[in-house]
Amino acid sequence: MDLNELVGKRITHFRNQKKLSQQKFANEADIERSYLTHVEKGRKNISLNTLKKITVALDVSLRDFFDSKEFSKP
Amino acid sequence: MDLNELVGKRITHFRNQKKLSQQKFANEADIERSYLTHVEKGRKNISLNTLKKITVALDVSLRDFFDSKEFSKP
DNA sequence: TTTGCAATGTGACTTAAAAGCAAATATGCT
DNA sequence: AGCATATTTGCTTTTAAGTCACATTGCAAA
Repeated sequence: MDLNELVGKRITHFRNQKKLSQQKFANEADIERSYLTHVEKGRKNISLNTLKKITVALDVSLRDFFDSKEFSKP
Repeated sequence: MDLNELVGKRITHFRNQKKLSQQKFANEADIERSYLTHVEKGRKNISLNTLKKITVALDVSLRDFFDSKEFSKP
């Protein structure tokens, strides 16, 4: 699985935990809803600043965001 | 401190641990040497794929890369 | 079941910025 | 001094970021 997809799935996971729609969450993260869809689907190779905006809106640190086995060494 | 700077310092830290020059490391990571300087100095907002290339060359996972207090919640 | 609506997904496109490149300058070290 | 390493600048190419119109899915009430 591609890194962009893994990151997308991770974002979706945290967003669902917060029970937020893409629309509401996109507003909070100050990004376009359709852009968020692309990101969650792994179609975009996002920058660190964009990921940061997203993790802030998710209320999760970068450390916690990547603290999962799919981001650790094989 | 800006996120790009934190990431840059973190890269420098791991590169120094491996005792590699920017030149040698840039070759291994398949990125430009001068671009690496910008990144380490925090002047670039790198994409996830670029960060991934760097962490692979550093032989460290994304999980471990961000597993440090400067990337956790205040 | 189908109707209505909200949520999500897609493709095409522009524009802002990352990535790449080269050449000159600076720093550090023995 | 001389050499290696690092930094900076300016420019080009590539790609992320952002936007939009439309398509699809999912689900609940009629």
